[in-house]
Amino acid sequence: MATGPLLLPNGYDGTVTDATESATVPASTKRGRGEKSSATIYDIAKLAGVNPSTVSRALSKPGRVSAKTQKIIEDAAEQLNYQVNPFARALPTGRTQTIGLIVADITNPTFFDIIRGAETTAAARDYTLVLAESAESPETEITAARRMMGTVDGLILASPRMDDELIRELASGKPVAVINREVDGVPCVVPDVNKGISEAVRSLAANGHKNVAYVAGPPQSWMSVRRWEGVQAACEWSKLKAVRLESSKPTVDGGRQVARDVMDSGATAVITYNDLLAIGLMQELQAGGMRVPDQISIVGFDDIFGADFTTPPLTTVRSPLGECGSRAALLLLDLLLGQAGPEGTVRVETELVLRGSSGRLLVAN
Amino acid sequence: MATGPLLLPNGYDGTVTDATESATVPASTKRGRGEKSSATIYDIAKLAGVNPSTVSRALSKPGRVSAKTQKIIEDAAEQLNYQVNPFARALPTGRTQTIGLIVADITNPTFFDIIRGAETTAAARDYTLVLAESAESPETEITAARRMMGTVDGLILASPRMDDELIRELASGKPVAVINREVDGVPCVVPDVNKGISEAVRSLAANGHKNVAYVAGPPQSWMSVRRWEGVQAACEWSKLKAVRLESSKPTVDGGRQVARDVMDSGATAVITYNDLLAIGLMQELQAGGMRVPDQISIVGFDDIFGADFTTPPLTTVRSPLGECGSRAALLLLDLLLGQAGPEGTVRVETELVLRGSSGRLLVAN
DNA sequence: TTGTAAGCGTTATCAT
DNA sequence: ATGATAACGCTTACAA
Repeated sequence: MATGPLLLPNGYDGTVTDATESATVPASTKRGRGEKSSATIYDIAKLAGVNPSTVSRALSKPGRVSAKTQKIIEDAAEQLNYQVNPFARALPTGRTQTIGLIVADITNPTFFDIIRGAETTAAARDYTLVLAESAESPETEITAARRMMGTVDGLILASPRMDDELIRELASGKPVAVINREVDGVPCVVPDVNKGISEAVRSLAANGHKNVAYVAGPPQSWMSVRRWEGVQAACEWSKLKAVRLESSKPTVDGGRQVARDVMDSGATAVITYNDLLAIGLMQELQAGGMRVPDQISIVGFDDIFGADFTTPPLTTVRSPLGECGSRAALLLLDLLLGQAGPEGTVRVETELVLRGSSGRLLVAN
Repeated sequence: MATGPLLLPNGYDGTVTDATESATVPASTKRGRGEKSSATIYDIAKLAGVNPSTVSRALSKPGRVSAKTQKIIEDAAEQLNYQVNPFARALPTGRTQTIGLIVADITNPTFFDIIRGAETTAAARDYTLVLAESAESPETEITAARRMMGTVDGLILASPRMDDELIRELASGKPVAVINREVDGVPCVVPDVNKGISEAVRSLAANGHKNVAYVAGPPQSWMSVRRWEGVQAACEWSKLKAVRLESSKPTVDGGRQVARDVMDSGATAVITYNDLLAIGLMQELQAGGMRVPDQISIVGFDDIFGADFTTPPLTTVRSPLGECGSRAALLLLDLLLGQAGPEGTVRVETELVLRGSSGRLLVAN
């Protein structure tokens, strides 16, 4: 997907429908008086006839103030439509009630499940999610991580591309959780590929396949290596031959581009690093006249949204991505609340989702 | 200028270029536990032999100090591995270098594109994206919006469910941009449905359809109303009958549930509020033995990821969602930088994407 | 239980 | 050009 169209230069070619001249000034830059800007604890204190510090206590740590004044203060706050200023609060405390999430590629639907899981869980605990992407680039990732570390209470790295050492350094400053990769000394959430892969390979073997190709993901991807190892092991166990093919990028387009290599490999079954590759590959193979799964079986990874819309629907090893995001957020939140959970790696199960893109070979090879 | 490098928390620098590790340790404050705190402008001031305010000037508005002291200060900052404290900076200025985005439903792929567009554009301008969802609930949306208003420089509301008045109220505090809805006095980015819809309806009419059903979205959805109006107008123009059907929710599942009503309506062509509904509807109709498009044509809205994976691939009126997100972010950013763009609505074009789910009726009704 | 006051790190408004 | 100093809104010992 081209990012070009997204980076629009400063030009509005849209139709302006507002007939009235712009009257009201947003008053965005000025602060202080004049503006009906948010009330402070001082305003509340005045209205409630108490000291600002009492207001602070009542609003931040309930219980440290008498029930009576508590109510008075809360009413006053309500009346003034009070909103805490998170920055003023963060200055003394260092806490911001936000957690950061950095994903490798916003373009990739895989990460949307993760984002969703993390956001939902964070919101449920009254935390806000801050999002950034690394565009599959270690440098961009590091930059984003550093910028975020200043503003968030904790950070989730989904499929990080940076060095282990760098991750540990980040983790030494603030709580960090990693998804889709295992880093020593850092809490991680990792789908355990073995179950899903062995199910997939067993299924392929049972359908008479002998030669399996694995289409790899980005070189920096820890998960891609793990999956390849899993495929190798499972193929060995099932007495199948496995070859590894490179892809240019882990996208639908990358899948299309690798179709030729797949054909040349002589494999009758392909397992791809992710569903996007699988979908692109299938499209290209079908466009070239191949019948799936009669002539070639295709198995993806992740079970992203839309994987079951393809023709035939995609067989895939499902990773519970939403759960990963949620678990990582939970890990972080527990860490933040001092309830240090288990330091080790959280493993979530994978499973084969058997659909139409894999099956018995109908044509002799 | 990138603020990234300045935001490095202490000891986070992975690419250490400084050989002298033992360099002066910044005056560590007694805050909390023995956490290694960051250097402040006071530390730099002391090291550079200047006043803290001079340091602030040098680091925030280059050009207000002499070139000589500028260099001295920058060197000292470098040596101390200084990073600005965003909270401290935000307190007097109110600026946070972040923009907020609230979407109606994180689960809905429609918003993925919007999120992507907004994040990409924001990141390109060195802004960070803060994300929240309203879960289609006006109340949740307002809560999230209020919470966010405190922490962000500007807010994007994608398909907001709250009242116009509330939106204007929010907009009176800080820059707000709205996507998929038109609110008087607030900058909006709205796909202009007319072109796409008239193309769609003309196509249906050309294929012999007489009765069209529109499956509506959530009642609060401004866009749903707009689309229905568009469908009505276009049908009238083409001399087709149009009926409106309710859906329980704008999801794949909601689409399945509305299948019966669609059948009962006697329509031979259906236009749904969004692609999700269309996909669910198509699945359910096909499961019930209907052939698409031979017996019934289906047209969706948005052209979300995966819309072309279905069997047959989905005909849909494409909204440039990514562009919407990007434009909204741009609008906000321009507003923030004082380059107030046009106050009115930015309209982006829609177009019919003709695929296999719509076509000529093969069975007499 | 509540009031007092000292920060938190920066920016902004004065002087100088 | 640079130096003091007062905000910014909130938390938190420390008193009362």
